[in-house]
This record gives sequence, structure tokens and C-alpha cells, in this order.
Amino acid sequence: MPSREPIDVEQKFSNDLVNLALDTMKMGKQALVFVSSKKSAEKCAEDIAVKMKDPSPVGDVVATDILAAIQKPTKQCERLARCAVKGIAFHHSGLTHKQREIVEDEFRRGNVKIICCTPTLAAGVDLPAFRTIIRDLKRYSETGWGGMQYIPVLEYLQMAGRAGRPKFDKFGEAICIAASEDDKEKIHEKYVLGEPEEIYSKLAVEPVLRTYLLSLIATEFVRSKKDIMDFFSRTFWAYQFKDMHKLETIIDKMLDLLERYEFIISKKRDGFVDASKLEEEEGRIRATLLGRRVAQLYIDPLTAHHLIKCIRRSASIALSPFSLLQMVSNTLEMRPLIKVKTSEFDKFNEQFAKFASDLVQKEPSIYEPEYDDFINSVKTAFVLLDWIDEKDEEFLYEEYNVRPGETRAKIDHADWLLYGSEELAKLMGMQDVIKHIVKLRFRLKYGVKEELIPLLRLKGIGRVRARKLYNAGIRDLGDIKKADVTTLTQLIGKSISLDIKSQVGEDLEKAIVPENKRKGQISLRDYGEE
DNA sequence: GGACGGTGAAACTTCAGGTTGCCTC
DNA sequence: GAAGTTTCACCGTCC
Repeated sequence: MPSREPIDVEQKFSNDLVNLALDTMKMGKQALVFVSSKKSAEKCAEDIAVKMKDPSPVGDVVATDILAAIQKPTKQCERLARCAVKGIAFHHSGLTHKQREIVEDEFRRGNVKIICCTPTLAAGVDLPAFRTIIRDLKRYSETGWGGMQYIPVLEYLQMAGRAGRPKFDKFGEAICIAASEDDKEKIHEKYVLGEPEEIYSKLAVEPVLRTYLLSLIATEFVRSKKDIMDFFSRTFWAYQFKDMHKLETIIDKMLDLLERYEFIISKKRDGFVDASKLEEEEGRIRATLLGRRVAQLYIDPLTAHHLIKCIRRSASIALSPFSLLQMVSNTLEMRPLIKVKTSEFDKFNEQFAKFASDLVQKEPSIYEPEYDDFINSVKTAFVLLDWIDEKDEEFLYEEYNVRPGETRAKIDHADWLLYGSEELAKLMGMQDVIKHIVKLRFRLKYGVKEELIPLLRLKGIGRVRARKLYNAGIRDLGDIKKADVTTLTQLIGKSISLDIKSQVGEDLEKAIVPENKRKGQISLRDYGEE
């Protein structure tokens, strides 16, 4: 229902967005406000919150929950909590999962009236509101023409589609804010009256094509060039692309690349083949052992190749956590990397100099275009390095300007890529590297220094409790056994003390039979860490 | 006259997000 | 390209 009667909104403040938000609340309704950056989402929420006179009835509780969702609240968390007191919130990828969940749940309960968000909330999350207010229809983009570009109509529809809650409202309102009369015309024409864009096949994206091609070969879904062409000719990509000849050239290029990386072998006529099977074997394409593993791991072959090169090189240097963290950081999968700001450029170059000898990849020249990505990967590695040095989220936010949610996402991705590296190293028979990776993954998972590893084997002991125990001189399972329960209780509380005592085989009460290992915990025993 | 605070213009900086993998003593 | 932040000059007030 694109058109309705004009709505009358009280122009109490100079900020239209604030007026609209207040108007929505006056009606007893809720709204989602879409903006184009994390910073803007936070500022908008704050702008609205400061104009609200009264706190929301359960605002304090929501704020407390938000702060409790993280070990050490950052400025961002405090900002969100301050807004939540007034029933306003912001939502973007910089929030932790728990905080996002709280904001979403409290919005559904009606305790949060307005959420200012980036497009995170447009897709995926089912969170309808009476109104969606779209402040920014332009977004910065480095690709294409650069600068600010109008977002696709499809995206606008995603956002506008959040307006109106099926069970509660008969209709919903999607409101765009225009900066000028010209802008108003443009928005009306492009978005309200416009048609959504055509959908394009994702196969056209190189990393996706590389990955799928290898996986088709690895699973023996295709066995020859002919099979490959048959398969792709039936895809949506080919349907859109039309020019099968050009498409074949692209696929040939990819096959060539995969063969050079030693992920596939194509059998030519001169191979050692039984004469009776010659015809069948001719043109046969197979995945190598390495190629099959890469496909199973679902990492981009280009990334896999980079990891393999680095692992090979690692044999000749003294491998450090930085070596491995930088190695996984400089991959497509870790993008967007944590960016080095203009003002930080010298600082990170200096800091990197101290680690330069640990590098397992070739260092690009400062004048090469790849250097940007490289130095960003160094910064990303530093963030992770500080994380395993037990720095908390607040420190990382202050030092690197990375928000808690972003830190978490980087840790998860790095772990996944390290797992992939571990598997590749196994196939390459690089036992030494594996030892390093396993240890690093463990430290990354819990964010701890090496010395805490023995204590983390215990259920109920994370980075904070392990540190408390360690500082009190209780440094391994033997120390736990010897330690007095009263001492332990003072450090980490009674129930956990009894529990860990039982985990080391001392049943002081009828303790629950402990699991030997936490779910998903990585074993270090094989690697001399007993 | 100097310290201090408030204000506004100018300069500078930065800019969304998502999924994938496992099984190990 | 534009929002948000920082820096800086300028002005008024107070001691």
C-alpha cells in the first residue's frame, strides 16, 4: 500500500528523526530506524534518548542486563545501557551476540521502543515494527564509482518490509527522510515507484566459483571437463551469462589455477593408463588428497594455497603466535580486516618491525597496493595477540577501536582458519606447526596466556577464574588437588571449588561425576602439553 | 592581563554485514 | 559524499 494520507508530526526539535521517533512513541508504537554506519546508529539512539524526559519503566533492568552481558563493559556498552534506560537502543555488528539478543527480545516485549540500526536488522532477524524510518538511502562504497551510492531497491524493500506487525497492526508505515526537495523526488521515483534490481548469480564471483568448482571435482560429481561444462551450462549463471564460450574460458582459467595449486590433476593421454581404460581416463579430472581436504574444509582455494605456502615456509623460521595470526588474518575470509587509520599508520609499521622476522608470508613493499591489506592484517593480528595476552574488550576498544562484537567475529574466523591450517599441516606432515596451531587455538578460544592452559581443562574455569587461581599460586591440576577448599572458595566461590575438586578426583561431597573435557575443547595431550 | 569556558567554523577522518568446519584423548 | 569528531580561533566573563 504505497500511498496514504499525509501524517502530521509535531516539529518539536530541529532533528526530524527525533521528532518522528517521539511521535511514534506518543502513539504507543515502536519503530526501527535504519542508518548507514555503526557510529550513526549509536549517535541517533543517543540523540533520541536525551530528548526523552522519563526513563522507561523497566529501562534500568534492561540496562543492567546489557552491561552484565560482557566481562568488562566498554564505552559502547555504557552508551547502549544509557539509551536503554530510556527505552531506546542501537543494534549493529559491533554488539556482542548476547547484547543483540537482549535488544531484540526487549523490543519484542515492548520494553525497547526504538532501535537505531545498520542493515543487520533488515535481513535475517524477524523484528517487525509499526514504523520503519529510513534515514540513509545512500551508503559509502569503495567499489564502482566510489563515494556515496544509493542502496539497491531490494535492500530498501527489505527495510520497508519490516513495517507493520501482522498480529498487532492493520498497516505499517515506512518513512524515508529526504535531505532536500530534489532528494525527495529521487527517492520517490527510485524506491517507492521503482522496480527491484535483477538478481545476479553468485557464481560469477571468483572465490565462489573457485570453491564450487573444486568441491564438484572433489566429490566426483564431475569427472571431466565435459561434465564440468554440462553442469555449469545448466546453472543460473550460464543462463544469465549466455556466452558459453567466454564462460568456458573462465572455467579453464580456474582449472588451470587449481592444477597449479596442486588441488586437482587432469590426466592427459601420456599418463600411465591401462590401455583398455584409456578412453575412460582421457580427460579425467581428479582432486588430489590436498584438494579434497580443502574442499571439505570449505575454504577458498586461494586462501588454502596461501596457508600451504606459509606452512611450508614456517619450517625455516621460529614460529610465534604472531606468525600464525598474521597468516590467517591476511585472507579473504577474514575480511573486512580491522583497518589501520591514517593516523595509526606509522605506529603499526613501527610495531610490526619488531615482529618482522616472525612473518611467514612474503612482505609486500610499502609501495605496492597490497600493502594496505597487509598492514591491516598486521593490525588484526595484533588485536588477536592482545586477546590471547588476556586483554579485555574495553582495552581492545580503547586501543584499536574494535567493538566487542567485531572482536568476537574475528576470533571465530581466525579459529576456523587455524583449524583449516591444522588439517592442511597434517596432510603435509608438518608436526611442529601442528603443535603450535593447537596451542594457539586453545589460547584464542579462551583468550589466555600459555601459562593458564592447564587450569582451563577444568569445567567451569574460564580466563577470569583461571587467572585468579594462577595468581594465587594454584597453577595446575596438582595444585588444585593440594589446595585447601577454603582458599579455593575465597577465590572462585564454594560450588565451583567443590566442583573442580571433584573434577581432579577429590569427592568432597557427593559431587556430580565430571566430564573429562568441555564440549568442543581441544586436546593438547598429543602435543606434549601434558 | 591571564585563565577559563563556551561557541561555531573549519579541517579531518571514516564509512554494512553474512556463511562456511569439526569429532581430537 | 556526508556524518561525526576533533581542532582551533574567537569572544565574553571572571578573578
